[in-house]
Amino acid sequence: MTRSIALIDCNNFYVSCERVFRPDMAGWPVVVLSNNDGCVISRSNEAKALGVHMGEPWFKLRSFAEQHHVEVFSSNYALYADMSNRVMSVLSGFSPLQEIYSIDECFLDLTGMHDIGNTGFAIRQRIWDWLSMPVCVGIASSKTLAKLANHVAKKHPKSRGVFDFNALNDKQLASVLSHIDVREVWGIGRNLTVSLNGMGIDCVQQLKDADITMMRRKFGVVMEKTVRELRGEACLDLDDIAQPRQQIVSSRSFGNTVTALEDLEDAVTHFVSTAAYKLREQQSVAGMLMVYARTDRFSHKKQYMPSISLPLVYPSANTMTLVALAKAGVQQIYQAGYAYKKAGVILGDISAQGITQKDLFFDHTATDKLMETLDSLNMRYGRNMIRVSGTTKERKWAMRQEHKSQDYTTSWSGLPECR
DNA sequence: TCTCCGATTAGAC
DNA sequence: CTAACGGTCTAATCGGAGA
Repeated sequence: MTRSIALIDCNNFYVSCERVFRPDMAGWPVVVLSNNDGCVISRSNEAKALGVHMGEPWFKLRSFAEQHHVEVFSSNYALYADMSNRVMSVLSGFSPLQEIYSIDECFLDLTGMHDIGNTGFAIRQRIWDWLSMPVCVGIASSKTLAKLANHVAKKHPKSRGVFDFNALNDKQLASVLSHIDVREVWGIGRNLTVSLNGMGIDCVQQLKDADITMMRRKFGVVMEKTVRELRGEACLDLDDIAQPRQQIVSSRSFGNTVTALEDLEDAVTHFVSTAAYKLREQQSVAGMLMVYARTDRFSHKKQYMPSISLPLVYPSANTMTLVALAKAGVQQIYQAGYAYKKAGVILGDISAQGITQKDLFFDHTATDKLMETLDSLNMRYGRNMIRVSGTTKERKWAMRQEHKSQDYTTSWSGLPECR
């Protein structure tokens, strides 16, 4: 039986999240900015039509945006994560096999269900009715094709938001794939597009028809799988069990550069706290901590981007242990006289909590209990209610966020009536 | 010469 | 007035160090 894999993708997700609570902005150009109000990371269709590009720096766009009455929001990740959970939860009602691929999209295995075309429309309708979130649905026999089907659903109004490749005959499918640029294929990025174009491969159908042995030799396993998937041969399984992350990163560009060691220490303390919390959430411990800092990469001044890797004798998820280590690291890499624009920490060598080798003298009970208590207090009374103390009173490094919306769904004070 | 491992590259969103 | 350009994650590959 041909597999029917659906890829459900929210339309302009961050913008749509903001609009759920600002229905007055329907039909208006709206953009959401990255952290630090740096650049555009989500655009409404109206903003796209005005020629606002993905990744465009806000400072370059600002006056144009004001002139054309583009509404702008800073990123509100608490809101987007919460909306994502709701969307995923509703979608899980349509199939027992769901892979949450990213914050705004998931795969559902619909194989064997009857009237799959109508299921696509039902999914779209329910997410709209229950959550006011617009989504598009692509259906096909492999994940890579499902992604392309979704692309078609997004681009062509005639599809009314749902497109099923399995409902086409060979000739129709070939015609559709001949009209899609090869760069739209999942896994074909900027560089591969240039290489493929150089070989005369411009549309998806040409990639599908390419010689597998040659493609494998030239580009490797991933490309081979991509070509096979385009032919309808499912090489990528639906991963319905979320794997623990192998690496956890917490980093930020600063709203303003900092020069003092204590400001860097303060920032790093904050980053370690965030990363260690995520580590405990997935019940892991880290065996390696890397700390880095860097000057402004867009400035013409002399660049400095030190980093240091610090192994942990006993892998840990204890915020205080990790903060102490990270601070020692910052002190080692810090050089006076530079204006630091960004810093971050990376937790690596991650393993499952409770399986690592410890020796006779290692006593973990006291501190781990403390972390549990800290996490449950913060869960109950709000993130950062209890935290490891920083080194400075004032966060000189805090990011810019001049257009942030309320925490509509995650905080009582964010409800419009309570303002 | 081989293997391991950290660094780099490429891609996704 | 000026300066202002994101964050997390994975897999594959490269290249140097040490066995």
